[in-house]
Amino acid sequence: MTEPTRPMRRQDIRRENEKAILLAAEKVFAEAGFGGATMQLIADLAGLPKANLHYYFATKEELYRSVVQNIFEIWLQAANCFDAARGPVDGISAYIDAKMEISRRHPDGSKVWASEVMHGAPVLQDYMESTLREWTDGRVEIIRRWIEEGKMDPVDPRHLLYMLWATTQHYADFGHQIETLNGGKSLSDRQWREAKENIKRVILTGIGAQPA
Amino acid sequence: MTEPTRPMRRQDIRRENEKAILLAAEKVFAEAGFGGATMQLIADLAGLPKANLHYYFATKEELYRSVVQNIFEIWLQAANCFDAARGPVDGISAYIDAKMEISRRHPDGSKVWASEVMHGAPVLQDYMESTLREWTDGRVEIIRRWIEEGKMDPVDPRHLLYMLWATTQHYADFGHQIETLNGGKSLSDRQWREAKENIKRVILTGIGAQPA
DNA sequence: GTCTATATGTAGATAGAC
DNA sequence: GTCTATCTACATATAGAC
Repeated sequence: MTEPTRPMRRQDIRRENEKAILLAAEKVFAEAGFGGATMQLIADLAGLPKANLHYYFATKEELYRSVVQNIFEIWLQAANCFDAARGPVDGISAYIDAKMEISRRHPDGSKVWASEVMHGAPVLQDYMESTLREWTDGRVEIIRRWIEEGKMDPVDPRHLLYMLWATTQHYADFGHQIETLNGGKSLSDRQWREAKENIKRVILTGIGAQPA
Repeated sequence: MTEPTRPMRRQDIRRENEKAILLAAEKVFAEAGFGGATMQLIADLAGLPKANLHYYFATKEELYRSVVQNIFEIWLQAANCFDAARGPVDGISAYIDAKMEISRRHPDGSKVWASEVMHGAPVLQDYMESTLREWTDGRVEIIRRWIEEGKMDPVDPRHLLYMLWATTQHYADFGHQIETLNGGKSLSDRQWREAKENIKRVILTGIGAQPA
């Protein structure tokens, strides 16, 4: 005998279904790319008839756009730790931690984002030219100030940011390669920690920002 | 009046056409992904009727496989500079130079390779488990020796390799993002040089392998 | 070895009963 | 809001004349 639960309101149904669809879509887009993904696959994974996808997201492209925007938001949020910091050691450490956490917890989203950029950002070009550019310019300014204050060596801020993005994203985007070289096993807690510490150590030492 | 040229032999025709097809395919696969690429697009870019593609490469998958293998070969060749080196400064510098040159000269190939790995290496899994693993193990051994000989700090060799791959590949795979942040212009000679020098400096300093 | 025409499958998207 | 049946377009791949 199941206790009768309060019937879901339309809003609830919509929210739950959209969430399930977005989650499934992220996985399928990550594994197959935009062109290789099919609405049928996504529907099956979400446990819904294919026609329902079109009820919630009119077109495949609209669904894809939602997935990409979601991960982009997460990506930007990782910036907060960067801003509050008083120096490169705090700021860059926290940023690497945050980005590595994203690589670990949202590997599919990271791959979709990487794929979007690799193919010329067909749907997020406007974001890149506005939000991302502003974010980047702000961080460049912060790094420049740190250099002026003698808190780190005079390293080109942009190339340093690219380095941070590259090294952290790599663990998501090339996760399969890393797993294969790890004997086919995914990285353990310990190995993730080592990866993070390694990146921090090499980069912080490399820019002359030694931990106190 | 055109001078009558010696008629091409069958072999020549085959070689030329295959080359044109592979070049076009690399570009289309890079831009659209495997699923998004169409034989029609590749044929148009190669300047051949679509049916001819199937004459040279029976299936889309076979054509794709050839493209991926090509770039993988180039990728592996960059390893040579690494081996001959007497220490981390020489070896890692040369490797970064070689990989950055690949990112610059073969951005499409790099993207195809990245895409292949991101999607779980459906066609190159066997290579990754044999050739790539052996290559990696060999390089890990070299780095370990350098550490023992006191030529660099005790950094985890695997994570160091990932860092080298990530930072150099990034300039190809995320080239569009970098261009957008560069005001929509592709990097100049000078900027490429700066990028290379920056990576070398941060990493070599970071692992305690200072140039003499 | 080349190329037009076409066979065959499957994708995205929709109609319309429930 | 759900789901079956179906439309339409286009992709891969091939047949067969040249």
